[in-house]
Amino acid sequence: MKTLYPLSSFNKTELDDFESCFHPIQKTFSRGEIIMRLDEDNGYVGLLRSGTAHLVTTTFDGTKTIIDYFEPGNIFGKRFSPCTQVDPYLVMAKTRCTVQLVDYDRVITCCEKCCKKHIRLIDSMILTMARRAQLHVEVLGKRSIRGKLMSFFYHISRSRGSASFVLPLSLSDLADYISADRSAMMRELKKLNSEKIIVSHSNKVTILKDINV
Amino acid sequence: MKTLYPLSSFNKTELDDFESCFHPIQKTFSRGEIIMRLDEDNGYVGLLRSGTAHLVTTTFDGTKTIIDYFEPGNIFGKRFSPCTQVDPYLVMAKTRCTVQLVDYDRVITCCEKCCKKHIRLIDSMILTMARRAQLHVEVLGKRSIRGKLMSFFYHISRSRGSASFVLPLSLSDLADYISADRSAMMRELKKLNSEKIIVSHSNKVTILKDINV
DNA sequence: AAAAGTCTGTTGCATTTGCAACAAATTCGT
DNA sequence: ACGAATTTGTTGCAAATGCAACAGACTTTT
Repeated sequence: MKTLYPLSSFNKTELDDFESCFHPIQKTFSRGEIIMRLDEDNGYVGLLRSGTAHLVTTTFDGTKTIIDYFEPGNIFGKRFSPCTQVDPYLVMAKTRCTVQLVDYDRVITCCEKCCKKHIRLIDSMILTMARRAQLHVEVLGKRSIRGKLMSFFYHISRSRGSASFVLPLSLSDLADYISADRSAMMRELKKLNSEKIIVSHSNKVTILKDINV
Repeated sequence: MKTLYPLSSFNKTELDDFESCFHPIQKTFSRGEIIMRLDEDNGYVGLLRSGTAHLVTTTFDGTKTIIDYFEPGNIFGKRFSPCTQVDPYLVMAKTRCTVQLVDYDRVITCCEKCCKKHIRLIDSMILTMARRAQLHVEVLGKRSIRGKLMSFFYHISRSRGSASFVLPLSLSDLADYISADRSAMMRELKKLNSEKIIVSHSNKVTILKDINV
């Protein structure tokens, strides 16, 4: 396996700094609740402290699409999640979760002391945003479902530092995230298993072989 | 057509501020030259002033993939373009072009005066980065070539404020950017023309109809 | 503990897409 | 202004993918 790849999320120090530097307000949401509407009016940045949440958009016909998924330590909100004027983007609680909210303006404006911590935080937020965008583009950029799956698996494997891992999404949601038909994805998963490239049961995966994707 | 959608690039004021606030050095590159290698060592942020450039990555088998394209007013470089440790990401001159370069640290660190212009610049850079990532994810997220094409066309149309426009990429490069086989894309373009949804000749496109994608 | 809802897993079939290969038009470099 | 390189445009065919539809397992709610 490859070398450890930094997680696209805040570490312990940054989590502490986020609290002490920005003084966020904390809120709890239950499954299915809308944490944030990413539109022009939204001025908040959210930091997920517990649970999982998804960034979803709804198309004309009511189909939901998963743009991004958040785990504890991930940030989202104004500027740190893509947003247009045309389609509604929502951050939605996938499980019960705790979120810390802060005004974007407070984030981007240097504090009186121009403190180093503050600058490091902004940098880290920009970095994680670039990383998550890259992950999705890299995965979606593969022309086959096999390529998308393996690209995503390698990413997760690297970030976890292990060839075995539990997927951060259910298989249904994964199909949505990689923009593939679920049944076609299941078929491909079965093939990958039969060719001994991976071993998987539900959302537990072990990579056996590095293949070119 | 929809309302005007802000361009994912700097406006005149921001271009001026970029120069006066960051004091970039200016360089010229000819077609095919590597402007920047987006790796751990790169500490620069680039602002394209003239010409066009692509963000490309090369896969194991030597295939190039276009991750992003840059036009005058676009920024790229450390933190503002995705970058991993595993794959080489390159910013490459597509035509002869002029670039202004500045240290990322100088961008992210507040200047002595904590000037408003500076903060607005950082904000704008973060915003444009989010927008470009979104565009690509939205386009790649469509399951059919037709969907990808129309999604991209609507975006360009909105950003230009007109139903007629010249594509910012050659058709070959567009196929690459939307991650589709070029011949399959050409076939779909022909269909879109015959169904009178668009009129296109080479890379000049006019949208005739809004369809659900 | 039952019911409702969500998620995994599967199949047949039609359609879309990718691949390979080629010709013609256009653009680029010297 | 010439040749080289790139880009557009096309086709037949095989393979991959999406769609529709269903059954059973697992979770959550009441």
